[in-house]
This record gives sequence, C-alpha cells and structure tokens, in this order.
Amino acid sequence: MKQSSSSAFRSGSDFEEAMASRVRSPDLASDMITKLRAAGLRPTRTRVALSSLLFAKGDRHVTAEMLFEEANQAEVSVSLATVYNTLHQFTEVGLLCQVAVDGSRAYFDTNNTKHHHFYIEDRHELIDISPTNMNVGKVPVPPDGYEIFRIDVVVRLRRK
Amino acid sequence: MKQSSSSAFRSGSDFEEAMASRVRSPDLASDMITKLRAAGLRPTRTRVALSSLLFAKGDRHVTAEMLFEEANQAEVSVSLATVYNTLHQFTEVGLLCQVAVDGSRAYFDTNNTKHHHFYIEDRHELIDISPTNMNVGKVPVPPDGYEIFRIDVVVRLRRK
DNA sequence: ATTTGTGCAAATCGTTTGCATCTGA
DNA sequence: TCAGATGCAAACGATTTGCACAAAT
Repeated sequence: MKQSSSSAFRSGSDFEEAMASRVRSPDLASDMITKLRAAGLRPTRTRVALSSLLFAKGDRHVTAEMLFEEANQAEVSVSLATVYNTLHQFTEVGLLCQVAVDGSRAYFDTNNTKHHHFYIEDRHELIDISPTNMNVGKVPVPPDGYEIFRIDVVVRLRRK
Repeated sequence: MKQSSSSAFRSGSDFEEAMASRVRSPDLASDMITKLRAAGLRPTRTRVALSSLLFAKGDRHVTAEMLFEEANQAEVSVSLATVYNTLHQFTEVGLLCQVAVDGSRAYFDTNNTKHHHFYIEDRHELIDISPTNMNVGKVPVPPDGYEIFRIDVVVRLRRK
C-alpha cells in the first residue's frame, strides 16, 4: 500500500519537499500523488493539498465552502473557484461522489462505494448508511433505452 | 365531490365568473377553490389558476420556471416570484411535495402520496415509481433524538 | 516548450425578500 | 375595512466562466 515517497515522482525535484511541507505526513502527500496519478490527474500542489484534506480523515461529506475554509486556514491558499473546479474534477474521475439532498448546496462524499444516507435537515448533516444495513428491494425496469447507473436513498430525519 | 360552483363562494360576486373564464372548465375552477379552502388557503385568482394548471392533468413534476411559462402563456399573468411563493405555500399545506434530485433546480410533485422516482439525467425528467413496484427494506435506527419523516429514493437513469 | 491548472473577478442562475399596491372575506 | 396576496425589482447565495498568469511534464 504505502510506498517510499521518492518512488512517486521524479528525483531531484523540489516538488516532493514542497508537497511534504504542506501536509502533516509526507506519506500522506505521496499517497495522494499516487492516488491522483492513478485517477489520471496531474498531482499539482492544489490537488494534493485538497485531496489530503479530503481523504486523510476517513469518510467525509463536504460542501465547496467548507473545504475552501479548511484549506485557507490550514493549507495553501486556494480560491473558491478552484475548490469548485477541483471537486468536480475529482467527481468526474470517481474519487468523489456528489449527493443531492439539500437543493441549495452540493455535498461531495469521499465514500465512493455504494451506500446511502441519513440527512439531518436541521443540522445540514449527512451520515453514511452502509448497504449492509439497508437495501432496496426490487427495482422496476427502466424506460426503453435507459439503464440504471445509480440508486440514491436519502432517509430524512427531524428532531423528535 | 364536485359541487355547484355557486356554493363555493359568496353569491353576487363576479369572482366566480372571473375564475371560470380563466380555466377550460368552470368545474375545475370550483374544484380547485374547494381544494384550496380545504387546505386552509384563500382561493385567490392566482392560486386557482396555478392549481388548475398543476392538478388538472394528473401527476406532474414541475419547476417554478416551467409553471411560470405555462401560466403566462395560457392564463393570468403571474410574476415568477409569485410562482415560487405559491409553490412553497402549496408545499407547506401538503398539496405538493418537493423533490431534490438535481441540486440546481427544485422540482415540485403533484403526487403527494408516498412514492419514489426515476430521474432521467439527460432530459431532466422525473417519473413516478409507485411504492408497489419498489420498496425499501429494513431501515437502520436513526441517531438519538431524531426520527424519520421521509425516505426518498431516486433511481438515476442514463441512456444505454 | 507545450500543455494543463490556477486565481481572480465578473457573470450567471435559481431563488428569496422588501415594499408599495391590490384584493378577497 | 383590513388582513392577507401579489408584482416588481433588487438582493442573494451558490456555482460557473473568461482570461491572464503560473506550474507541471
């Protein structure tokens, strides 16, 4: 899994050092570089920094605004526009998936395996539901010419 | 069910005539007046006109923009803001329900019974799925202090 | 060197709000 | 009469885009 950081990029570059200084663990950065390369994205500083934030702490559900604040506080300064662009790029290559629950904001989920969600409306908070704990029964046949590519289940919660 | 139109509102009013002239069938208008009154909303011209459009043709999934165009073409001129307000009022009193599938637009569904949806992404189109044809299995217990008030299932479709 | 990404500000889109005016009970 | 609705325009928040600059291969 983990590999020596030098294996992930060209030697003699100060890219490695620059990257390492931006995140807590140099190993994390190199993991991210590997991950980005595997996804076909060039591992730029911004992408490495953002993916480190996103993927370091297990499953997360973030809005662009949330990630933007997090990044600007602790890491490289990024513009909000770039955060949006990056989140969409990550989504396109399958590193993230987008969850439509709120209408007003877009949530991005670092868990890209099949699963569902609780949505706590008054806290604007998402919680994963493993497909083990909840599965959808029979699904009707889609209209002609179309196929199912995803099934989203949102269990909406309110304070008792 | 249906009742004579004069029974629905004060006699001597030209409200009835005005309403009747705005929709194909005066009976439809009076049905709408009844429906609105039952929901605790005053049957104003705008509300009667919009509800006639919404509820005359069976189950529909509309955006504010769609209803706005429809109304302005065929009926009383309404402002887009009023369409939004009216859709929300209808939702609050349970005549409509709001479906969050697209993130960018809000859809309003005239079917307010429990059911699910196909969502055809490339056409931005919703199709009802009766709960008879699809049901969700066991649902995990919600976190403490919260209760489930709705479960949304969206089956996303793509062209084959 | 060439291609690809980034920052910024301005543009856009859907939606909401404030307020003066109108209308139904 | 008078609370409640409506229209309009302006305000708004989230997201996207255009373009000059910077960085990665």
